[in-house]
Amino acid sequence: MAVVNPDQLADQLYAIVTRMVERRCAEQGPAEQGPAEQGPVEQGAGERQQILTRSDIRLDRPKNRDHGDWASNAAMRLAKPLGVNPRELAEEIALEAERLDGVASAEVAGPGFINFRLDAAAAGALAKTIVDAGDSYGSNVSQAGRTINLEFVSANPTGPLHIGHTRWAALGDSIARVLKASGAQLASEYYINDAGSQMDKFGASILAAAKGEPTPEGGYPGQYIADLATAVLEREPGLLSLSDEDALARARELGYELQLAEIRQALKDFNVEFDVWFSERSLHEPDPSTGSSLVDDAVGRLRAQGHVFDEDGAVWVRTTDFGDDKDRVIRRSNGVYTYFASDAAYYLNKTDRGFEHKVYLLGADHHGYVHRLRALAGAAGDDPDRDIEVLIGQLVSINGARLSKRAGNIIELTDLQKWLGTDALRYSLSRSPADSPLTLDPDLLRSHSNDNPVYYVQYAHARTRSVARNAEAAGVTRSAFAPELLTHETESALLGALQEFPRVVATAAQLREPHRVARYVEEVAGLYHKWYDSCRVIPLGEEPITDLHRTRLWLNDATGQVIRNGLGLLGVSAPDRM
RNA sequence: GCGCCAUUAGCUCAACGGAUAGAGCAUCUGACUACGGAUCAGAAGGUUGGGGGUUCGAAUCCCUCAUGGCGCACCA
Repeated sequence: MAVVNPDQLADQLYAIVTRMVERRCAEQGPAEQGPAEQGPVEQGAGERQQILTRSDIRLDRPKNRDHGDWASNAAMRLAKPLGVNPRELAEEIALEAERLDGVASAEVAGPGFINFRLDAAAAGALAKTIVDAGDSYGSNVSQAGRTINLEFVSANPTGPLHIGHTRWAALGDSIARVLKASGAQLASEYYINDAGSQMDKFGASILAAAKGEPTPEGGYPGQYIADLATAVLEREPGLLSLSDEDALARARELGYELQLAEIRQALKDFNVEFDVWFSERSLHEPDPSTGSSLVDDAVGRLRAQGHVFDEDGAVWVRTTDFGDDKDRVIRRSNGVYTYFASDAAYYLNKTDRGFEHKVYLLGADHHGYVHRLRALAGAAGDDPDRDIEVLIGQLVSINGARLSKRAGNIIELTDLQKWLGTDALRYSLSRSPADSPLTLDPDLLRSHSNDNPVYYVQYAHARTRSVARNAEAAGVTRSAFAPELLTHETESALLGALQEFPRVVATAAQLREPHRVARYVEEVAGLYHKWYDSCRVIPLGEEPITDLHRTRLWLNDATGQVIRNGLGLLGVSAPDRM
């Protein structure tokens, strides 16, 4: 069977290396016995095989095409434990690897890299594989068996989503997509902070606006409050004739309803879908049969684990046991639970619903909360290093100025969408890792220009569709497939990149870095444009249609499929025409 | 004061410890009577914030300093 992908090649390479290690150990066995007694290089028969495991054999696609289709650093990794020259070892491995079916060449370069080239037929077979796999190409099983709860955005329903939330929305949604594509059993959740004093301030702000009074102390400023007040009055014309208490409650509840609906719509328009919308209030509602709420239960469970103590009339969690700076109050001396209590209950609830792994995506302005969340996992008896993961996203700035909801200079998600369009906005926000600060250029945002690489990628996709349309009209079909004809350097480069896609998705899922997908589709788009420039799918003039044209159509369609699948993971559309 | 994150080309950003640090934009030079020129070919642009260390190999890991962002509640 021919070697056609890196995993198969790595398998073969591992077999070769294993044989080689055994042979060397057998040859040098007697000599090794002596020094082995003295030093840490001591290696028993069992340990010998541990010098290198299958997972150590990784094939990388070299940045420089001159270095072949795939490169292995196995010889360099192996040289030291074996005590041999890396280049010699590489030569030895290369000699055997070159005989593998599908491998055109294996050359040693630099300090001991082994550079492989696949023969055209083996490499080209991929085009058909991709077309046959269709939308599922790129899916993998690297996260199979994992149950993951991914919580993100979770903005208070007391105002519109701003640019910061927009970044978490784009990132979180794409992380969810790559994890699902990698086989994880995942639920994405939005935690609605609909309990607590912020909601009261929100209601008071709306009520004040409805009365034409100024924003109360500590309340929410902004035009949107006035707009909400107008909408609330429409729904409840008699609001102002209610008692103060009733009016406040009514303003709060109607405002909440309207604001949450707006948030949900904005996210939906942004192609961000949540599997679960979880209300904080539900954690406080007492169970009719027992009379205790999930929060009550949670505090009890933490206490049972031995990490809860009482002091100054309040109830505390000893989070310092888990790396926090100070212990945290979970129930105040006045008997009211803190926000931390809700979080504890929510965390335990996620576990109870079957999620082993809890992932939080928080803004940098909440990073002080990380220790507390991890402590929560520890106090609940979970492993803070395994069961909980907090991803911190750095804030987005525009024009050097940070945007704060409190300061009132809100840039809303919906405004951004109008300026840039969903595709360009999602793409710009998904192109960088979460922990790197991002600055958006307002002129660029407003210009609708082609500067955004998303257009480059989308254009490449549209071009694959255009070529397919023209091919059909010209009578070029996929009726034949002769991959050995795909010998042009741009074809082997393009095929090499297309081969990478499943690994890119798996890596993006594993590292929670969907920007890798964005960078990847840009690369594919670039390689496609180069290929298009030098290889024709449709014959010129009177030239006859050959199997080369037909086979190139497969490659064209495979490329379109990969770009489409990649953009799909980013929540960006892949238009047929632009 | 303590902690988290960052610092890479003029700008916005890449680079799971690997080879000559890469893209886009901006600048300069070229390519269409051919499948969409929203493209392609090429040039120029760097002491990866400074200084130590680890190793076959460091933008990447460790220490330290500088600068910037963020955070350190019986708020949410």
